[in-house]
Amino acid sequence: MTDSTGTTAPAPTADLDGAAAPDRSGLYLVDGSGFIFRAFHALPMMTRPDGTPVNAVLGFSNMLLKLLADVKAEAVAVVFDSARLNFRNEFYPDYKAHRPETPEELKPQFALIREATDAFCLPSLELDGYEADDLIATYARLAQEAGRPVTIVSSDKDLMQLVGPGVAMYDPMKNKHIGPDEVFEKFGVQPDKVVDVQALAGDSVDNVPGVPGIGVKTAAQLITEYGDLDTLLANAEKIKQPARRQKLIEFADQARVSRRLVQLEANAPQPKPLEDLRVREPDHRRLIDFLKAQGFRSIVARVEMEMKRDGRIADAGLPASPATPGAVDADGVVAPQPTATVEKRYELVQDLAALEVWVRRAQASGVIAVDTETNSLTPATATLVGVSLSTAPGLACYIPLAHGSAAAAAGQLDFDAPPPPKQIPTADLMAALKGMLEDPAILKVGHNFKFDHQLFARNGVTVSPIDDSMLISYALDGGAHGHGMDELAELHLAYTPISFKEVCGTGKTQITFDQVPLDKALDYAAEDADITLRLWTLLKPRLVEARMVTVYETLDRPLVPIIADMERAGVRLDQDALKRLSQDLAVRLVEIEKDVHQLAGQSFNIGSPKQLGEILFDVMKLGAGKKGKTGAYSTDSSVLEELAEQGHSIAQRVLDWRQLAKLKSTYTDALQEKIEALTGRVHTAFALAATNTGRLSSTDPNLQNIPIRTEEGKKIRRAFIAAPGNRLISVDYSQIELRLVAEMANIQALKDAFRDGLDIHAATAAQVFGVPLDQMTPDIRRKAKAINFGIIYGISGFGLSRQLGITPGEANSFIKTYLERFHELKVWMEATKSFARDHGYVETLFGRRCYMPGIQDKNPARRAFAERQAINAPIQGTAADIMKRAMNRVPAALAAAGSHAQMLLQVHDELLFEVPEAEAEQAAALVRAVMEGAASFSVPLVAEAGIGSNWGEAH
DNA sequence: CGCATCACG
DNA sequence: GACGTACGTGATGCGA
Repeated sequence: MTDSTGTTAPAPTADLDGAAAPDRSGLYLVDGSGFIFRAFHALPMMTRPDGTPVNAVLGFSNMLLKLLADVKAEAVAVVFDSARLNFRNEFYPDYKAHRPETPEELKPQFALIREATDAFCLPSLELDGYEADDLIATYARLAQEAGRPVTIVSSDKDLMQLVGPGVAMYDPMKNKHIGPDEVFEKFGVQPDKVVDVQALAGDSVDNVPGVPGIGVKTAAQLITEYGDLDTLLANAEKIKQPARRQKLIEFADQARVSRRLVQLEANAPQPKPLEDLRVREPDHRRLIDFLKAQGFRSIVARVEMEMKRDGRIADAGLPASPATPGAVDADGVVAPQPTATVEKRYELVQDLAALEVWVRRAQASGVIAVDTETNSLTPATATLVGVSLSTAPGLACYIPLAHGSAAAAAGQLDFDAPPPPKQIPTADLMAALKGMLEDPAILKVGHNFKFDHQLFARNGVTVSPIDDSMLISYALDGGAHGHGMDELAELHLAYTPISFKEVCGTGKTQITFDQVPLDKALDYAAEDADITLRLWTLLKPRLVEARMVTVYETLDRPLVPIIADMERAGVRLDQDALKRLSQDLAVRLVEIEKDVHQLAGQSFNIGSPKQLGEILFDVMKLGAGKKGKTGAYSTDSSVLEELAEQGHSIAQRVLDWRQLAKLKSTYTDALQEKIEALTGRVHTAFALAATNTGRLSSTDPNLQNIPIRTEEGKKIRRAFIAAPGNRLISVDYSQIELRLVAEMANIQALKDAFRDGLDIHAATAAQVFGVPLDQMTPDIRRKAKAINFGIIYGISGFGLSRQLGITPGEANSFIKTYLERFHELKVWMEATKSFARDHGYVETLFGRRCYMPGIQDKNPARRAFAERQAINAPIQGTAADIMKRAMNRVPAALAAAGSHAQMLLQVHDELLFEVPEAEAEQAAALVRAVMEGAASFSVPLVAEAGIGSNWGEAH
């Protein structure tokens, strides 16, 4: 490895990349003092449970661990300064005089760092009256003379003068080798002239005076020209520039003193012979004990993992090392980066003084991850239990607000319970954070921020501006995978976060977050904020690369506060009406059940498809019965309807029972349970990143599937009512998806029909079946309507035949005629499928991508399915985009008009509002206008509004 | 916890 | 000509 001729620069003295065989002959000289200060200033203050500050100890330990993992050396020495004063002060008392006093928090860490060095079984060097740099110079010379390569581990530029044949430097902070080229880059001269340059340029940090007016650039130029400092000073009169000449003459002595200051002493006494620096086998037990005593949990984990890898602990189940970190593979998926390599620094914040640090960090960096913990999943009514923040990877805090107060909150006195921990009152926290959370210059990042936004809004804080890592992922990878934090952490960070179950348990023994002990709550909650920030850091830049910035910025992100307001508002239900409906349904279900059992000749559970199938097809022998893949008879409504048509009265009775049972269990019973005591209303959760097409979905309860198609169902819809003095307004897009088919496929005849405001299904029927509009029959129109829907779904002859109850042959001929009349459609469908095959995704008109993993599947059935998805997704997705555009504009438009209307629900093509009675007409007109203007196409968008005291009436 | 069923768009 | 079908959701009850 070394260059025996000494005429060219040496190769790095050890193999730091693991590419070649490790060089065991080398000496590593670690600049311990340099690292203490760097670690101390780079890491936030942290303390052991006993209050001892340990941030520098942690940074130092991490550095040693990394070094030992990276290099295999025969000899290592960690070199320290011994005292503040050294021989340089004897001839220049002001040397390093401007250094500030050692911070109080650092003082106790010096001893711990020496302990750490011992725990790592590494030899250390220090000598009174000499700086670490002098010892490094001395031992580097010794090793060099012994023909052994030296690597100086430091980022201190003052050591660069030592670089030369057999001596290299390595900066572990930047993971950078420093050879003659790097030195030249820094000082403009070869390493052996570095002291001359420094002598001229001086160093304000070390209070080395140099020559005033001369910096590194000029110094390098002069030294290059004259060869060295002495020659330069001897020839100072010859310098052309008068000012420079005069300074050099005047400050010649000062330059010579400066050189003595920066020149390292390579002949210092040796506290230990070179042989004593040999690396010893580390004592892992001792090391782990030391690290545990400092509370460095994640380093302990790393050391234990290293031990396993080295075979010191038997364990076959080690994780495989991930692919190149951060590399982007062909699918644009970023290879996981192991999170274990980042030290976690999680802090519990229990007073406002500790909080201030975090606000300052947010102000400094301009971005902070925010997460809230609550005692329930309904943010409209949940109690805020704590807030976590993260300002840098691995750096997070948790601020408990309502822990250990469950009994107190319930008004119970429990003298056995421990007293609640010290916590900031929620109102005080909000007051302290409000400025930061509303600061337009500080970006607040959350994962599913809609939830947190609601909690802050309920506490009088409107968080803005925001980013949402979940929505960024959704814009980037919608359809490719889910976007929950745990899933994304696994995928992008190769990390499994602490699960909620682990912290709160599950089922009957589940506890709420306010009952979680603070240490566990800290681990869990701080980690959530930490991971959120890491995901954001990783995903946000990808928006630009994927050209998905506009989708995210104009469609999804602005929706967060708007949906949060809708959820928070909730919707009023007529609980008495629901109760009466439930009772009515219960009575009728019993009657029907009696009938069915009588017709079957025995008692059985009608709600069990298995038992029902056996009764119908085995016991009663009503036809053959179709069995599904599970081997059970199918008893779904299409089967029962067929049986009913054949005159089997039991089938119709079962259909009736099914319908009523569904309405009772899913709606009249369940909705009552969902009325929140605090608000007297029902608060659904709209999922913003759940569907493959860009639609929203609604859960807990789902208010996007409230019955409307049957008379019984409409009764349930009428139980959705306006508050006293208010009205409900329902505004829905008319035929939006079919309009988009006409627009996107550019179907002239269909576009004309829409522009003329025709009954679109009748117009289609006229075109396809050649029936003049004045001779249209309901049946022909019904067939055309079914085909129109079929188009949107990615039509198939089989599907259409089943829908219309005709043969697949007939259905195919309908489709053929349709595609002839609207020939542009066929072209568009083929182009869309081809695009999907080429790209693996399809796009909406607004650029949202919907990934279709199955489009290349070898199985023709699965591929055909993906092709239908590829047809449907741009249509459904564009409609969803348009609705989002409308929703983003409506609240501001209402506010600007002075309206008090509140948006409550979205049902894909419909928006529901609650509005003071007197404003209803005006609001309805305004919403219609905004919806119709949400996009501008050659096909008009049409929205229709209804007003009523309940949802049934308004629709 | 997966399946079948059915409510909506 | 395969292969099993309309697209997108969520909640419920059953039964292993």
